Amino acid sequence: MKNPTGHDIADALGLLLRRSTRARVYTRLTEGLGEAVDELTYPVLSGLARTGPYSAADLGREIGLDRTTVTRRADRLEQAGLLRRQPDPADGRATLLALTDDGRTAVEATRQRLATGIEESLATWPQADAQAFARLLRRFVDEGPFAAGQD
Amino acid sequence: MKNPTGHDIADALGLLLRRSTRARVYTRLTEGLGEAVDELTYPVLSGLARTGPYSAADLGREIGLDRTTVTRRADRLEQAGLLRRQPDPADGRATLLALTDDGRTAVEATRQRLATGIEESLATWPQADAQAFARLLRRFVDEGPFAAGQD
DNA sequence: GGAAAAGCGTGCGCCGAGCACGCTAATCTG
DNA sequence: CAGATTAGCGTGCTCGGCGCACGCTTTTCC
Repeated sequence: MKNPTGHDIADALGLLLRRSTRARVYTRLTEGLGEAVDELTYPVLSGLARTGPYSAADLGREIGLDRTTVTRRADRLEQAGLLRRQPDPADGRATLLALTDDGRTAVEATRQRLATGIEESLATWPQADAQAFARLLRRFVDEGPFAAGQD
Repeated sequence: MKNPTGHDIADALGLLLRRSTRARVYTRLTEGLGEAVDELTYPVLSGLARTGPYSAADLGREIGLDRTTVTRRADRLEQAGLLRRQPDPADGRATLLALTDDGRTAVEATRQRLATGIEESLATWPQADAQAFARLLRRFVDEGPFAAGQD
């Protein structure tokens, strides 16, 4: 074959994009954070960590979900104490969703777990390979065919 | 920070794992293949392409879905002519799901689209970088924290 | 040869998602 | 500045996918 590189990468990416892969990773990363945090609610937490206090409608646009879906996921997170609703001081109609300290901790723990898992699997790699991989993956994701994301 | 590599990779992978990324990729790759092929039914097609003719129960185990879910997705694909049911000659109870020629074509087209998209985005890369990326990504996926997949 | 097990499709209940509604508050307009 | 329009919110409702449980047929086991 003339250029097998594309197919090689496609195979690997195909695996990463699988539903079961996603489910497995989410399950592992959110384990023990309370049953309110799962594959469905985590994107709301994570989104808020990126944006800061945000309205349900804006957050929905940000992460590619319907406004009402965000509202209901936020309900669960609020009840679990990971998220707080507060009136927008600048707009009497709006309600801002904001992470609590527990919420921030949960997001941070999840991210740390992922990073740790990656580092562990890279531990046996030559350092040059690991650094090259990080650099190339970053570039690929930024400019590649999947760029510009939500959720 | 001592070892930022893990976090760098984590950020990039986080993006790839997002629901919206997955949805966008699937939509683009299965566009025009008929409305029977979507994010839900494609894994069945793709799984069958890997396994060859297979029972619903076995395929379900393979791709991490309930047997009945496979059956119903197969119904749609069968109606669209991408899949065929045939009695298992070795077992009178079993029904084998098998791709038709159209089904094989659809899977092949999808894979080709993904590979092409990747190659296009790599076109501007130094060839050595592209090859290194393919090699490192493959290794990472095989031995990394996400290894062993279904779906 | 009879009982247990394995395969299949389908009815049923559950849950998540989006639409539509009613309400309140802000913004626009004449 | 008052009325109308727009924007934001939560919730009732419907639709669709999923898994469990059932009934049936065929195979396997003792």
